[in-house]
Amino acid sequence: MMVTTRFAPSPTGFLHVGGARTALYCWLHAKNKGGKFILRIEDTDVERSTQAAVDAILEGMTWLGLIWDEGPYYQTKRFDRYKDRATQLLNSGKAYKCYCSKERVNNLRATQEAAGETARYDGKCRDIGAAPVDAPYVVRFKNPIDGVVKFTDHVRGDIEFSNAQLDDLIIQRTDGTPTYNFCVVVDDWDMKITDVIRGEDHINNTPRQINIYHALGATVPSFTHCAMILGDDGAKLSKRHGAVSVMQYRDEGYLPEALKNYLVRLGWSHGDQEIFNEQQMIDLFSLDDINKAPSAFNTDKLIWLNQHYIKTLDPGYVAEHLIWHMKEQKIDTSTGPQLSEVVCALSERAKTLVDLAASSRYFFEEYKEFDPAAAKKHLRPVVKNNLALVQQKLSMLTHWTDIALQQVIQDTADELNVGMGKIGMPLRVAITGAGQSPSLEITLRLIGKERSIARITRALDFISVREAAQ
RNA sequence: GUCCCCAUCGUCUAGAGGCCUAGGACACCGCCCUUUCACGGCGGUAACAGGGGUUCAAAUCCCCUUGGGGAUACCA
Repeated sequence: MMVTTRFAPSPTGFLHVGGARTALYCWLHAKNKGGKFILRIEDTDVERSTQAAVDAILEGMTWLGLIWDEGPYYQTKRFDRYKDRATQLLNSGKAYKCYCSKERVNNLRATQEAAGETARYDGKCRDIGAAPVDAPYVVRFKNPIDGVVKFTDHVRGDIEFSNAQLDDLIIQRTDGTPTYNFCVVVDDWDMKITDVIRGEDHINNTPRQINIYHALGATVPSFTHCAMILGDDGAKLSKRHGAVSVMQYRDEGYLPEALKNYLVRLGWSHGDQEIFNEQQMIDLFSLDDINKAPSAFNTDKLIWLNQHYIKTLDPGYVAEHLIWHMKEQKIDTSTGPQLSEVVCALSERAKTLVDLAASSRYFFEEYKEFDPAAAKKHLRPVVKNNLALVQQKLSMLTHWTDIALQQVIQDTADELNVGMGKIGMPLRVAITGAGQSPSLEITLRLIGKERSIARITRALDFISVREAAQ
């Protein structure tokens, strides 16, 4: 049988890292087994579901490269199907109409909780048989009264629930719409899901669902429950703990490869290996290696991975992602060097694409002013002649290449009989406006001859003004 | 309250009874490299929650305690 997994988010918000990791595991397991990955939108709660959330989820998954083989299916488009199945259970006596009012049920729960008992429906309508014809009702599933439900969780092993702990859950509301636990079973059966991989918060739903599978005569899939992801501080991940939406990571300058690699290692491991490209992830992934304990999200490690990918991925590819940030930072890239060249020059000193874009500014436009500290330290009257000489040599250079440029700088230092510090740093500040940049020859090459010469003139003028002021 | 799950360095983790004086990675701290900033290299600090068992031998198996988390909806 073909392994089939599904990611089934409810569209009530953006795709957060917890959901993204679950989706990633579902996707990896399907790919690893040569199976199929389905996307299903669980929007039966019409009140809370929004189209904006659906779009956000699709956008997040697409950005991460978690492409579904089938779907997205929408539960709201399958209401007839659920109704048929509910009717089937009703007719076979495995479900019943319940006429109890919300008030009665709420009061019942309050009383039970006050008495320290497990809150559960008392089964008043379970066996009343004929009932008022026109009165409003919900459909309840007739859960077995005694015995236990056992299942083997792929990461946790055997788990057992007592049926006495479970009550007759509502599978169809008063307005005729179906509820979550019922839809999941009907869908997973219809869609031939073989492996249910989802969050730990669903462990408690599993025995209820298994009972429904049995009542329906459906095949029960295998279950894998992944632990929660905690925030940086070990507390539950929430909007209070910084970036939780997948798209926010894009906004902050992370590459999808980095987030994916980070997420796959958060709760799963393959020995000591830290770096996984997509193919390795697929080949090596196994449900058996998923951890049981919850794990805390660590941004420092994500940053490390991000830098790793900025450094090692094809510069042209990184540049494609960088363009988006250049636009965000309103840097016009049409008049400067190739973006992939900029990536080559700066990749080792950028942790995020936001950093990279910001620090590439001087390749495309004039710096606003000299960095005060750098100017004070390096643009002093004593270096004026040095700068003037290097400018003169540069202006005579016909081949604007790394080797030639490096030679010019070296020659200038030799000729003046000074150390690199007396010539390199002033030149750096002159052409970039600040004290840090890639190596000089690369920086000069990318800025270009004309711009470089002009900027040295600007620095020379700056020194003159400063000199005059003293 | 009741039910369910979980527990190795600050964090992610390796570890399936002897290979553990507990390994790797991030972060942190040194040193080296270096015309800047980085990259890189080398080294260091740092953990089996506690208590009982089982066993010749336990981070690994069992029980209890403690501490986290989840579920207890006409939400998903």
